[in-house]
Amino acid sequence: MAHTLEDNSLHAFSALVNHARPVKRKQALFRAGDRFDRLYFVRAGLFKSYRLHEDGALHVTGFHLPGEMMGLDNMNNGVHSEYLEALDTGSVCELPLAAIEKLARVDGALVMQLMRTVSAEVSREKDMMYLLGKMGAKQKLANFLIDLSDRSYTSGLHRNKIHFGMTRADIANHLGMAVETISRILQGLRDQGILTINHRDIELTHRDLLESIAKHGSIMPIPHRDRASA
Amino acid sequence: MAHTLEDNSLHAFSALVNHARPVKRKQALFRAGDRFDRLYFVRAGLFKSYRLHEDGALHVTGFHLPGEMMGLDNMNNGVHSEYLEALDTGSVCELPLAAIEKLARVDGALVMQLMRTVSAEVSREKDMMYLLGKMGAKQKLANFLIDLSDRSYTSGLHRNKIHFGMTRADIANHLGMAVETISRILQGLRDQGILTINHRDIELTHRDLLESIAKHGSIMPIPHRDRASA
DNA sequence: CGGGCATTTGAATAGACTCAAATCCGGTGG
DNA sequence: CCACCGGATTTGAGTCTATTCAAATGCCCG
Repeated sequence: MAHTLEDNSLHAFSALVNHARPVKRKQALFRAGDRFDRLYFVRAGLFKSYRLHEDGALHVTGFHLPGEMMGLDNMNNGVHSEYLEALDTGSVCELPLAAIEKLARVDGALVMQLMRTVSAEVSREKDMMYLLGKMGAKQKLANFLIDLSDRSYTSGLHRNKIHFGMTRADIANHLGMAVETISRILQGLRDQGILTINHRDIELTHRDLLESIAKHGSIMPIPHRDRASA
Repeated sequence: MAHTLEDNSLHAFSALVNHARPVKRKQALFRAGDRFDRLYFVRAGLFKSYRLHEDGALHVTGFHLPGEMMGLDNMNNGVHSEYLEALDTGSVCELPLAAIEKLARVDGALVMQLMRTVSAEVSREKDMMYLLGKMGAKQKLANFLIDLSDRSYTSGLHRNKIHFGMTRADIANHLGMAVETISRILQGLRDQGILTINHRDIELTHRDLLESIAKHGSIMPIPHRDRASA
C-alpha cells in the first residue's frame, strides 16, 4: 500500500531535487489556491493534507510519512486544491515541475518512474474508496492501523510500534467516522489484547488477529495456511 | 469533475495513438493480473472498472464515458489490479507505454499534459473519498447523478438526460450502498418532482434542487444569488 | 409465453452517530 | 513546584439512517 520512490530512482531524483527544507510543527507547505509548481517528498516528520469543501466541511485526505510523495492533488489547473501541513517538525525535498519537464528529454525512464509513483497513489486511493464505502467501523480502523504500521516500517521505523502525531479527531475525519467510535473500537481492541495503547503510541501485539479483522471485519476461526477456496 | 484530455493535446495524442478498436458489450479490455503496457481512452460507449478483493468482494471503481482515460490503476508493478469491461458496445484508443517514453524525449510538454490528466484523476478520487466517507445516501446519489450528467455533457450528450447502461446494483456498489436504498431514493426524488425515471433513462428537471441536495444533503431554503458568507 | 434478472416495496434490525458529561493530559503562570 | 486551563480522549444513553431479509412486480430475451 505504500507509495514511496524505489531505490535507484530515488538516487536519480535526489540529484535534481532541492536540498532538504525544514518545516516546523503546524506550518503549512502550501494552501488550497497556491500555485502548483513542484512536488514534495517527505524527508522527515509527519504531514497531513486536507481539503475545505464548499459547505465548509474539512476533510483530512491523507497522512504522509518519510519517503512518500506529497502534493499531487491538482496539477490539473496549476493550483492546489489541498492544504498540506506538518503535524511534527520535519523536513521535505522539493521537485520543481520545470525540472521534470527538462528531465523528460534526457531520461524517459525517469519520467516513467514518476508515473509509476503517481499510479501507485491512484491505486492506494482506490483501496481507500473501498475502505470508506464498504467496510464497517472496526474494519476501517484495523486497516488504517495496519497500513500505518506497514508504512512506518517502510520508513525505517519499528513495525509494530506506531507513534502518531495526529489526533483521534484527525483519524476519525480521515476514515469517515466519529471520534467516539474510534475511541470505543480502540478500547475494544485493547480489551481483546490485540494491542496496547499509551496516549498516541500503539503497539500491535497479535498483528495476525488485527489483520484478520482488517480483512474480514471480525476475527476469523483458525486461519489455514492457504488463502484459497471461496 | 471530468478528467478528459484537453483540446490541443488530444490532437497531439491522436497522432501516436492506435486507431480505434471496437469493443463488444460485456467484453473485457483487460483483467486483474494482465500486463500493464498501455493506457486506454474511451472513444465511444460506456465502460466500468472493478476490483476483486481478497475476501471475494467485488467493488465497482468507476464508470467511463467517451473522451476519458482508463486503465491507470496500477502501472506501479506492471500488472493491472482492476478489471475493465464494456457495458455497451463501443470503441477505445490505445496508448502504449513505450510510446509515452519515446515521446517524452521529443516533447516534454506532452508528458506534462499526461501528468495533468493523471493528477485530475487523483483529484477526482479525493472527491470520491469525501463522498463515500462523509455523505449520507441521498447526497451520495445526488452527486453521482450530477457528475454523470456533467460528464455526459462533456462527452457531447444532452446535459439533463442521462442514459445509463449500468444496473442499479452497479451504482449501489460503486457508491457503497444497498440497491434498495438507491431505488428508494430515486423514487423519492421522482415524487418530489426533481427528476423523471424511465427504466435506465433519467431526466433532470430541477437541476438546481438536485444540486442543493448534492451540496447540503437536503434542499436548502431560498438560495441567494451569492454563495458567500458562512 | 416462460425464465431469470432487475427493480421496487415493506418491515424489522443494527451499527454508528449525536448529545452530554466525566476524565485525562500537557502546558502555563504564579 | 503546584494549581489551573483548554484541548483531547473516554464513557454512557438514546436515536436514526441505511441495511438486511423477504417478497412482489416488471421487463428483456430467447
